[in-house]
Amino acid sequence: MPSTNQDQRLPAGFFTRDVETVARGLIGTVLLVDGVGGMIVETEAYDAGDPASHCFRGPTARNASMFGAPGHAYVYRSYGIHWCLNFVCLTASGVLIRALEPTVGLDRMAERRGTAELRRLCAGPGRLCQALGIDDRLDGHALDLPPFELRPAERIARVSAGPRIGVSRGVETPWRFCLDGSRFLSRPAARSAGS
DNA sequence: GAGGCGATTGGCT
DNA sequence: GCCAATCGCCTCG
Repeated sequence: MPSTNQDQRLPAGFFTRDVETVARGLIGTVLLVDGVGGMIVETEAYDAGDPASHCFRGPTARNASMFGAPGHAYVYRSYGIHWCLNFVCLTASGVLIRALEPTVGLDRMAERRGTAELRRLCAGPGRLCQALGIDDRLDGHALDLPPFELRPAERIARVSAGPRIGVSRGVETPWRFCLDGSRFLSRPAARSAGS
């Protein structure tokens, strides 16, 4: 029988590599929360010593999860309104999940988002958290335990790199990664950078 | 303690 | 394209 990624998991140690490698490697991975979600098509890397990172100025109550073990979630409130999901990697580095291609539980996501417009269900860090029902209850939660479920990419993804969105410092660092040609990005990809 | 600014989004000019 | 919403954290006094 041909195998699918239906019951596979990310390899142990996936999150204990440099954060840029993890951010790029997450493109094509399937993320589900309580069985609802889709394929990751856009990520950004942030590391310690990175002026754009919440960790740049050291630990606070908000970013405590980022200083914990790799392979856990860091969920923070953005602009006092939205939630944003990160995957914690080594030494206070992490990957912001910016967009999914919705594949599983479309009805549930549409209900939470208040729209059925597929293209915008999960196109943006705040939107995907709303669609998947993610809030601070999942801050610090292990990514290999329910309600999280992560499945490896089925194919090698073509990925482009470009500057991160919405940052005022570290603006040159090309640590935003997008699935080439995806219609589900939060914004168009930077012009043909990376591979 | 006060004022300003976000790893954003949706609605309106 | 511009702007408000809304709150935790930073800077400055």
